[in-house]
Amino acid sequence: MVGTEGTQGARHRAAPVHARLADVTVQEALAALADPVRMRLVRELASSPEWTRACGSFDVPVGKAALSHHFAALRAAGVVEQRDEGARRVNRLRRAEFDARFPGLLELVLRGD
Amino acid sequence: MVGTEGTQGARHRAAPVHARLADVTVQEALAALADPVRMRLVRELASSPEWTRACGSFDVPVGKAALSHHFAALRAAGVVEQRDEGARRVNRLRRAEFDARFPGLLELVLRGD
DNA sequence: CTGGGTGTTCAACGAGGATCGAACACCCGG
DNA sequence: CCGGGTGTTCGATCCTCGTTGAACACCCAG
Repeated sequence: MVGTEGTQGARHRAAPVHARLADVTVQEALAALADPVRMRLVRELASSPEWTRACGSFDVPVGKAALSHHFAALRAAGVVEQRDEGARRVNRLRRAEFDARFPGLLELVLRGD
Repeated sequence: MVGTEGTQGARHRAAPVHARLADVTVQEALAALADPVRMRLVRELASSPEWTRACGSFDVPVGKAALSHHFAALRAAGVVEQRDEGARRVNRLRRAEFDARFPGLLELVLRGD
């Protein structure tokens, strides 16, 4: 566990709460991914190393507020994991876990078309 | 091609138009399936032999009008195929074709949870 | 401590879509 | 020809959800 800690030692902010994959239904998963903005987020996130992309660093045509909502949705569906790193909140795709729960779904989304 | 024709020789009704699977996007597919009613339709349909279930024969808590809309949505997404058989419109799941286009997705929905 | 950057929350708005009832079209059995 | 059964379409309603702007909270660099 040495080397990846960085700046996240003490967290005084509201810690993001994540979903237990087992509690996520297929419907919720599909509904979460069946949105153009969220799909772009997922794809863009997949093409970057983990924990490198802050929420605001995505190329989507919506304001901060909407963006926050979308990330909350993805979090609730168990698609992404978030961690506070200083002032910004960085993301990672829960690839393995999500794929174990919904085999092929993420791959399907990432394949694009 | 002999033996499965049945009653559908001449069709004077409005023939149901089906989607070309290649033109269906992942988003449309997910959006079509991310609905409780439509999901029940698909599951129930999967547990019956092809061409045996008419639209009205499904156990869903909506009226005829809504039902018609839902079937149109599933049709547009390439999930189901419909054929007029006398007065009623019977359905079949496009399992192989849909699975070829979106591998694992249908299986995921049918698995339930 | 102050200021800029980042994200969340809130209230409000608007668009999309799910739903219903009713009207219509069609097919079949009397 | 008529009537019941089956589906589609239309108009209207309702509600969910995506979106915004503003206010707030937090962190870091000066």
